[in-house]
Amino acid sequence: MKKDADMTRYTPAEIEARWQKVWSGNDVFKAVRSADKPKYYVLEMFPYPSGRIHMGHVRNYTMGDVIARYKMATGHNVLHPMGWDAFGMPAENAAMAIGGHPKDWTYGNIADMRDQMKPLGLSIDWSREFATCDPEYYGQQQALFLDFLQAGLVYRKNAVVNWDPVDMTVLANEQVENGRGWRSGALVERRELTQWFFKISDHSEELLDALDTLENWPSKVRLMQENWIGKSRGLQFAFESINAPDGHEKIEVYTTRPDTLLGASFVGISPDHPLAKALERDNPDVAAFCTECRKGGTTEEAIETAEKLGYDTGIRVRHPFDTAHELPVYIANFILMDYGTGAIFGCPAHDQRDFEFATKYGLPIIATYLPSKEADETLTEAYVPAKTEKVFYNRGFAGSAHQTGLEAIDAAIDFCEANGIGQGVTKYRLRDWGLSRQRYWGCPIPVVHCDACGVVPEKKQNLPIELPYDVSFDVPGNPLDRHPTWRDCACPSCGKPAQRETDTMDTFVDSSWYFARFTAPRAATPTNMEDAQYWMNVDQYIGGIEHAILHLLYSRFFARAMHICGHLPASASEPFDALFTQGMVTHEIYMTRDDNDRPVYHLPEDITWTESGARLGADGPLVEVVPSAKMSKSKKNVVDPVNIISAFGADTARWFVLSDSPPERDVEWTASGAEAAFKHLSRVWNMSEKIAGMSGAGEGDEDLLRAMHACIQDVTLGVESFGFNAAIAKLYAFTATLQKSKAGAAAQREAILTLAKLMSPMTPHLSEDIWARHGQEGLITTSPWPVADEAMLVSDTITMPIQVNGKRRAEITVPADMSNEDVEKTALADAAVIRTLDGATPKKIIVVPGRIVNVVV
RNA sequence: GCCCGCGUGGUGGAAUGGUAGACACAGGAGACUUAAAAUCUCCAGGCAGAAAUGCCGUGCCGGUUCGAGUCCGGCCGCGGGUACCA
Repeated sequence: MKKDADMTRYTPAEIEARWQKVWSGNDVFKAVRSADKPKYYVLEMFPYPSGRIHMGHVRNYTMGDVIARYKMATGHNVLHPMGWDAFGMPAENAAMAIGGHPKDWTYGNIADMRDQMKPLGLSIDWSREFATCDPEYYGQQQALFLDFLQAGLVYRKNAVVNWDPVDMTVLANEQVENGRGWRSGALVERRELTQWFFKISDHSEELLDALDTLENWPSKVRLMQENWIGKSRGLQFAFESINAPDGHEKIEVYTTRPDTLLGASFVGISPDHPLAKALERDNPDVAAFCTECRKGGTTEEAIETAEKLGYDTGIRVRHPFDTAHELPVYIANFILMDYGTGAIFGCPAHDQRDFEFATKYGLPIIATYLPSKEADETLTEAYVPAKTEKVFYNRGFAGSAHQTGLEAIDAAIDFCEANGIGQGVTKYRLRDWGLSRQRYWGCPIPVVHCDACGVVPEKKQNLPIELPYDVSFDVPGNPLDRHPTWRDCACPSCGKPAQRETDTMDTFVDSSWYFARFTAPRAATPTNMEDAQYWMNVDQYIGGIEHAILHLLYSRFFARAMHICGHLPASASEPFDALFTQGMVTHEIYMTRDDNDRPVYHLPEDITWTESGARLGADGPLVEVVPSAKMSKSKKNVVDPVNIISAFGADTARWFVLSDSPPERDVEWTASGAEAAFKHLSRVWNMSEKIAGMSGAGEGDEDLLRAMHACIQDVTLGVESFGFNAAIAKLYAFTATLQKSKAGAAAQREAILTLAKLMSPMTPHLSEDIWARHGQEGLITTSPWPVADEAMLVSDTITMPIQVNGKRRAEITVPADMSNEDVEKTALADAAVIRTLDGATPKKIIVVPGRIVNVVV
């Protein structure tokens, strides 16, 4: 005979497939404009189609799904779309490494990832799906580019790139390892190319000021953006040179510390400064030095951490305060041409970098301020106090002798302006956004180069300018450059033979407006104003903290630029009302080395832990274990969630990924615990079956319902504050309470249905099934969220800990409305308190109503 | 280098300035079972103690406070970003 338990087991595979079919059959998640309900737009940062989803994706999309489903239950018209950030380098790398075509590779990956994602049961409106490599999308992006060009938001200028002199190609920063090209191994050089730029710097002030309005963004992200934009007030002035070549009689410098002018001991110019370039032409020594400076990659990190190199040009300049005081002019490798004027004065006493430079080249170190009047002027390192700290100016020239750096800077600017030595100016660290990429797999920049007309925008009716399919990756470089026919075209202006721009756009462009496109993904223009008006802004944006600066800043700029060109309403200038930055899912990295000592990475599933360490396979070679880092395909430290889903179901994966760690924190992936989550969901399902068969009255109905209302309250607050792990802990606790309860059938039934509803954002399939098996009407997905009854949340008595001198010594239970005086008396009458006091008289008694009592002796 | 975070038991973590360790994993003991699995019950920060209880304890050092994991200052370690990885 078959046992009942066998017939009514929790079978997620069957349950999940069934309910997903019901949802999609009823178009439950299709977003349609409606005036009946408030709209709510939930968006998770869309994925790069690497081919496999990993636990970071599951975490990201599950969080968004919880919000989307919760908002649906609280009466909102929800838009929850999904797409693919599909252009980028890995597709070309794959084509080079394993053959094939970036397009086929990418669309194949998208199909695979969609297949892996759909079983998660996400509440996504798949009818809005698109990939940024769809010509329909990037054609609209080209239209935006043309509008931006017309509006003066785009221009061309020279900029430096990483140049591999062996492969003769431009390298991405990621392709430079220890200053060498990743394929050729050649020392990388910095080389100038003419490139397209967005004028984001024109919007520096606005992008900075508007940060204050982003109340629902994490303050750390706002702070990072503020520092990135880097507004500073300083002094710009010129040193007069004594013996510089013609045309370089004055050297303009910018400083944020004009108060240290009397501590100047040298002038430094960038190797890319016009003066350096002029000297380079005539002097082979200078040329050799500048060539040396241009070695290495373009990253700020590489430049800042490189050994400080200087070259004394022999040129001398006069100090603006004292024409007899001459300073040497050095070319220095750590000075950026992009910031300020590309020239500085060095004050070694108050800048560690200048200090090291001065020590190396035997330049004077002159303190201009000290901690106090008595302090020693001889410094062993740069003295760099906070600008808000009061110091003693031993070489001050403006303001009082005792003042803060900020006061001194203002006084120095005033003094200099009054004496005709330069002007106070505001500058920003933020540079214009270079969007040109010398690569195939990106959105073509829709312009044509004509010998007669110069740079000519493509006509909008010719869009999209589609990428040619017939390209090869057998030689390094951009295949568009050597394509036989694609490059040749007719000038849109004069019709004569001309050439297409072969640079494509930075993939950050693709991701800077996709959120707007989701509001009308099939529109024949970049957006549709009515849809944009209705759905924008994104009410809740969710994604990784690694995008805190670039992606979010570029998107904020794009929303403004799109408004200027009439593609978004002014109200969407800040496109993301609320931002949540989740932590990353990390994992150890397993590495061996090839014959050339280059790293080779291995998947966690290929590693076996033995007594002697981690090995590749059961008895393969030992592998190096590199500490945890963000899961990334290139490092192969990715864990495949598909195994967990097929073993335990999507609800288990969703429940587990939310339950174990706070969403904003990084989490080191471990597979243990997924099974426990499955057991818990089975327990809930079994309990539901048991309750479905119950009848009659019982004991403790009120206690059960009080616990239920407390749970409603806690889970609601938890979901609204992204405290998913804490909300789940409350659900565990309430499940235990319900399991032990002896309450009657009606109360238990109310409790299990409420539990199912509270769990439904996390475990939608299980909840749907419980709902149906209890004969409820309709879908739990579209049913309303429960509301906690205030009257059921208050209790008659409270338990208060009693501290003596801040240490917990006792606990008393008192009526909730007891006066402070009576609480004090009760506390002092407690046996443990009397024992601890040991006859001492309390000096002070602090009663925090409802919380704690502290007796101070 | 610079900017921004984070650091709590064996593990993941909880804690509006108010009982540190909720909830869970791994572990231990027990019940049920011929046995195992499954399920259920209980224990569990460290040290001392039979226990009651006491002392110590949130990376380290110092400060503010009646009271600090939480706020402030200084270190150490780890992570993210650093403008061409996405």
